[in-house]
Amino acid sequence: MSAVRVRFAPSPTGFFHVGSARTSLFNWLFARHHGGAFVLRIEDTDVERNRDEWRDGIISAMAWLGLDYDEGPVLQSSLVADHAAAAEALYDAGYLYACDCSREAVEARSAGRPGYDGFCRDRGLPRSERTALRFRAPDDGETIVHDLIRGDVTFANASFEDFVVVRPNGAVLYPLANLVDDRGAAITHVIRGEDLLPTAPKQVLMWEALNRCRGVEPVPLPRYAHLPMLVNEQRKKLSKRKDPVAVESYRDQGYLPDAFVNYLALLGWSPRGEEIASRDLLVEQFDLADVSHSPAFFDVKKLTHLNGEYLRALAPAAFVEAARPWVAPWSSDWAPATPPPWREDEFDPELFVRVAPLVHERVATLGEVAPMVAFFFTEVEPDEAAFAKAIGSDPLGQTMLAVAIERFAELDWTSEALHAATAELGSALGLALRKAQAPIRCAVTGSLVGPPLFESLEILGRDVVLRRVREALARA
RNA sequence: GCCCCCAUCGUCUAGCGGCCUAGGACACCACCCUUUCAAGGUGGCGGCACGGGUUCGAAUCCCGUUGGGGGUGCCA
Repeated sequence: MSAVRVRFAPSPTGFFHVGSARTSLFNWLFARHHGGAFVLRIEDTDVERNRDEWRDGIISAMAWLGLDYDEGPVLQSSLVADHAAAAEALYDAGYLYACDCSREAVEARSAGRPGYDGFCRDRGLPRSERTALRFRAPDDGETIVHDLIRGDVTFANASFEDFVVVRPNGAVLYPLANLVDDRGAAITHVIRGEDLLPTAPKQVLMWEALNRCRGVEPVPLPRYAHLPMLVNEQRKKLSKRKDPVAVESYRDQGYLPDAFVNYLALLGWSPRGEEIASRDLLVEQFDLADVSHSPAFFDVKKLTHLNGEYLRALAPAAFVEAARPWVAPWSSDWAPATPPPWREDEFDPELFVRVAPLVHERVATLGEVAPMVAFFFTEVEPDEAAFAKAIGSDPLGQTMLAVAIERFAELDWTSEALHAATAELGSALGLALRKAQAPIRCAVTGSLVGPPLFESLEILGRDVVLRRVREALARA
């Protein structure tokens, strides 16, 4: 048995899509599991829709996800001569014929029904810059696609129209170009989305036709595996325009690549035992035969939960390092779109190391870190509703602040002492600790929710705390 | 219209003829823990689309129905 060779062949026509990432991951897992080769080929032949930045986005997103390839990136645009040669061979062997029908003419003849009627099939039109080349699809028999996930899928050849393979300008279209490149790269397994299943039999037909052409080296057909679609809550194929599918945006929000990969692996497949599985485990257990047949909903909530698990599993120092782009983008080689709510000169890395453990288990994404610790580094605008509730409209809250100012002024400045003092002050006012701490929290952090209060006060220091409490009281 | 694929809790899935009174995870709800919020713990809600077969026995096999999706470009 020859060595496994798979490829991921995206077209750079938009942001790198989570569906593409999943396809890429499954190819990668399959290659790594079998010790085969993973090839990245960028199908950049649609000049009107391709952009270099999209191409770079694919490459950087794959690097971020840790999906390394053994060959490439190969640009399909560099292989057009091979496509043309293959088309030529097919034409010479009579598999292709020239057609000058306009789309309007085809539609007019078909009376509203989609499809080409084979009008030019036997007209013997000479090739010109006005003729496309169509594939002469067999009228009878059937073509079977042997799919590793779905089994044999049978198509009646009569159901295929004579589809266009080469445009009048000589450009070879996807079904042929893609297959020629797979032949050239000696691809053994084509693992791709289910949306390509209907074109698979056409490719099988052309692949076999090519094998029968004079002067063409026969190549065995690859095995196919069509992965179930990734869908949105409406159960429709994920849309680049309507759904949050850009892998880059997940990186930006602070999802960890390992968590993202782990989640993607759970869509249409599952490891034995625990859902949370290392890459090595995924590679070890991955098998196309176990891939699900039905579409999967991309559930951000579950992704987020998984990311929280991965984040919490990080050692404190690793968490600090992972958060760096979000808290100190200026000292990071990559930065998210949203900068932290403080200036570079306000940020103190040492202080962040002390503060990080307080928020570590409270965030599910790294993007949540900076807003949660902002009050340590800069003056934050108090949340209006919170201020009104805990201080503005609450005389007891104001009293609490007033007595806290006196008490905190001369206190052993430790979280324990702060804790005890607040509890004591509160009970003197008939307030449970949960109520007593609220105005202080609001005055100092600007919010009613956040990291543990007394630890935060200790780290912040007496001067800052007293100043903020006085300011809040003055504002009330 | 035609071709193709699919069908287990709301979601992702385990299940590949008896181990299923259908298991887990996310979400949701309740309680516990608790200085807020999380995290954590305990418990709960909730599913084999339907109808026929096959079989001693069906979530598992077959057929049909219904429902959903994909394709039907001189895009990829």
